[in-house]
Amino acid sequence: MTTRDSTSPELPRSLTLLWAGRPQGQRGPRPKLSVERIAQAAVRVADTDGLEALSMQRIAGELGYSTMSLYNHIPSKELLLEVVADIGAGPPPDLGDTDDFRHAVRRWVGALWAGFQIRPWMLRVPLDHASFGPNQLAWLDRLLRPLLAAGLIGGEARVAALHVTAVVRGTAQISMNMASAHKTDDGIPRADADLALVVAEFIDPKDYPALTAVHAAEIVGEHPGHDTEGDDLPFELSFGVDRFLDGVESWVVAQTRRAGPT
Amino acid sequence: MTTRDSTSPELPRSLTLLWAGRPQGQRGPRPKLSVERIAQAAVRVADTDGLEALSMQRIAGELGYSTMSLYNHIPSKELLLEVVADIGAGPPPDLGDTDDFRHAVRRWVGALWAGFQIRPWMLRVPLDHASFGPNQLAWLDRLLRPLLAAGLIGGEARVAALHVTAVVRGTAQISMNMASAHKTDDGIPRADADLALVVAEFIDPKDYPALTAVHAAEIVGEHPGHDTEGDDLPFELSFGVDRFLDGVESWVVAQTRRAGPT
DNA sequence: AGAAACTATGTATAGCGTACATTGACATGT
DNA sequence: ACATGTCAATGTACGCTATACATAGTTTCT
Repeated sequence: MTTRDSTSPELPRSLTLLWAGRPQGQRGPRPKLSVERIAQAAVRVADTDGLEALSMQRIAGELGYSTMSLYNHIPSKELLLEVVADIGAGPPPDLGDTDDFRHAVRRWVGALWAGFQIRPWMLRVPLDHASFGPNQLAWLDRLLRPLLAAGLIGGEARVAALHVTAVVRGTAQISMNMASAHKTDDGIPRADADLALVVAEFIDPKDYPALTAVHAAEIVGEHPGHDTEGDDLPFELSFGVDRFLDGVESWVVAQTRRAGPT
Repeated sequence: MTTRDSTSPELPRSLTLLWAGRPQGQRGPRPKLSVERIAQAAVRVADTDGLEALSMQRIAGELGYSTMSLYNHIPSKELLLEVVADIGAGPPPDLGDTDDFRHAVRRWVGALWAGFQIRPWMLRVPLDHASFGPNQLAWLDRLLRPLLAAGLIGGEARVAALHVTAVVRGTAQISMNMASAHKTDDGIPRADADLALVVAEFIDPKDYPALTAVHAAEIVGEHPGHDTEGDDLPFELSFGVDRFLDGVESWVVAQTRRAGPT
């Protein structure tokens, strides 16, 4: 069964690519190429030259094969990208078994954040059809553990995990593209230079009162070093995550109190 | 000054497109096309056929012009997309002047969420170089207002707003692509069908204990109707946002107590 | 009137994903 | 050992993309 003609029995869509190993053992010559090798090459390309440089021809060239050979192992680039996203995610961090769920979640957040720092292109891989590869699910599992340990029940843990994941993804997407801090180190240490420029140049305080207020306050100084916990999260992430964890903590307390102590 | 040759004085990059009106008043014939008209046509195309159908030729065709005419008004598709993102965002909702900052934030979240529901392609517009158009900043301003009113000081309000925005974006990106709920209404009302299928089919409970636990708990039933507040946010969003707002509230209390009451 | 300036167009190029037909090497059943 | 036929790999071709460049046409200033 080649990948080419497998329109599949409708259900597993792409997932076979991620989970099921190749059916194997048929008659023809053994394939020297594999989905994994292709995806790894793709990751290598994206790492060095970005996602926009990730073309089928480039991958094939990297591996020393012709472009169309790739299509013997994957049905389309779109599906390949799902595999690439999983390979690119890599294995989740080991958070240990501490009973400090806050610390565990913060470490998880820090690891994911660092991952996006190293592989910014992961933020641009279009995630369609819910690509859930082994690695992605492993990350999710590792996050669920401390959340369950904290006292959240099934559904709450799920949406809390979704929330945390969304925060990191969203924050990375938004705040990485600001900055352009790599060239402007003149003034304003953490506030992104572009937005500050826009505000200073074009904004009418009448139209954007809160925005101007915030930026005015921030130019004055006021960069308090409240790194609320000992980790390495940037303030952008840290503040929100900590407030959320505060909220989770008091929620759990309120719920267990309502249900009566065990 | 045509847009074609304006490599620009380095600083305003694209922002001129969004903020500065056309220099206007020169010698040639008045342009009948405009950035706005182009962007509006682009939005129309994306609304009907999605972002992948948004090509320059399609836009030009929609407007009855030749493809290359567009390049008299915008320097590249990439820059156009920044304008499109701002036009597509539309004006922010009016949250009124209630002193209930939680309600205001939740309404803002609901509006943005609804926006992403209507225009899913907005989630895929690559946001590079910090595109801050008038609408985007207006949204930000509207969100900052209740946050400031709640008692957050400058920098905190900024990162809190970033957090909330990131949550909505991230949650929408992740949770919209799951589901495929449009076809499977057999069993499992809210848990996405695909992930459940994967878990049931491929997952070894030894490798993903927390995940299996959560999903097992969710199949049993246990869909409590705790819509914590009276809005129309889905549970996925609602829970996380509410915990965050809880955390913000107690943070503000703790801070003002430390500083002494006014 | 003349000229400068600017919009709109037409043509052409390099690159993309991939459908399709073909080739040739290999593992298998006899 | 051999023939069978399956399948990996290739080459060619098509329609699509963004956009560089040269041209034509129109309007307003000097």
